Amino acid sequence: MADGVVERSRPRDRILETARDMFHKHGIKGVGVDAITEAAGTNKMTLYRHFESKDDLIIECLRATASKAGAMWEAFEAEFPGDKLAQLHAWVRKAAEMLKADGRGCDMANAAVELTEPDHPARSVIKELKEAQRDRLVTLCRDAGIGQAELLADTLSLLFEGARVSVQTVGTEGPSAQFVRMAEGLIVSFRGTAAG
Amino acid sequence: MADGVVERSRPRDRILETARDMFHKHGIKGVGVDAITEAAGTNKMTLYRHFESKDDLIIECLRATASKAGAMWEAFEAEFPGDKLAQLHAWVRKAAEMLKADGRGCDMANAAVELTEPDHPARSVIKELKEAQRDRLVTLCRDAGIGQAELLADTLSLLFEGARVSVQTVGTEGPSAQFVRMAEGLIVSFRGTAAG
DNA sequence: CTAGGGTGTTACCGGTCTGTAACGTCACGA
DNA sequence: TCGTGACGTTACAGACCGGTAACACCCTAG
Repeated sequence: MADGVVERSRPRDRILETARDMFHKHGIKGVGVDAITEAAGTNKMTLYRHFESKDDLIIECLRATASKAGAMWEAFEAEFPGDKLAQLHAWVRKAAEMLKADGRGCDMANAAVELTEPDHPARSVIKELKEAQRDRLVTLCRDAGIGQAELLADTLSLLFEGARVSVQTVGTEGPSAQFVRMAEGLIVSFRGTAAG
Repeated sequence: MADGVVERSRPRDRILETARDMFHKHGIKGVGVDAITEAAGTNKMTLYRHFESKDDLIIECLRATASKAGAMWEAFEAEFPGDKLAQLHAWVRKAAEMLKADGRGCDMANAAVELTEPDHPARSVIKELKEAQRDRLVTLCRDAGIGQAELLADTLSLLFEGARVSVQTVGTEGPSAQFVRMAEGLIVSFRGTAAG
């Protein structure tokens, strides 16, 4: 698994990818820098030559995660060019897929749970990235011709966020199993009352 | 704050309440047993005379939290005896109140995020307690005469869970601000299609 | 008065954590 | 060939962690 990352690439990239994977699986406070560097096939000194601190590494990991999520949106546009409603349904399918594929939630949400200090440097980054994702979903709903685009986007956001937490507490057979039905029902309902 | 707990009561109770408060605010891995006992006005040895380990203390805290949540349901029944629909609306109001009052999420969900080891003793307790809460909401919806009671209960659960996460990432002014409108709209919608 | 249980105090163990210092090694480019 | 910079290795500092041992204390029940 991490071996794929360990193969020849630059140490900084290996550290970043390995840290992302390990933070995701074991939590931020559950992973030490020694474990990260060892899994990345390097050592602690090299890590601290590329990152100011563990907090800095955490922030870079979150930015990388957000960047990958951004690529997902571009894939939707590439698959259904101009068809915003189809892209919205693609988002629902992708979300459901993530729920089943991986028993851990959103890296940013998980980080917010773990990093409780109000002035932790990662908190502002998390807020910024989460707000950008929300804006993107709102825009998609609006461009799909849905009347109360903000309300639908926020509802879908909370549903997905809740589902990602739910799989961590009761597993994939719990309430999150109904996510697609809930989301599709909401979209139908909002389209019905649309004033596009 | 903790001083209220520190006043004369039995050490075990003070430790439990203080630990609950500190775990809630700072996370489980963000609080050491020394800090807990000091805030509780006692010492580490007394803690380990009453609890086998920190993990055991965590589990007892989660059970205490679930117990308090259970008392909330009884308060609904006391306030609106027999009127299940009114109790459902009371649940929505209470949920919204919790969202605004406290920027941290559900203790059980947060614990599930932090305790990533699949066989951690707290994980089965979290699952058990979360499933019990879900059953309660399903029963309430069904007794309120709603047709697809499970689906509404699961949707409301995910919405609330998501909102509690959202306040931790983007604050109370984000998507969670619309929680009441979402929940009330869902109840109306499900009552419309009811086949009670 | 006395015995005992609950509690407080101090010191400690072994481990882990983030972060740094000092030094060695190796490849590559001028 | 030389030197420069990236990387690896070892050792360590200083703090914190969960958990335990040994002992002193005090209140209360008998």
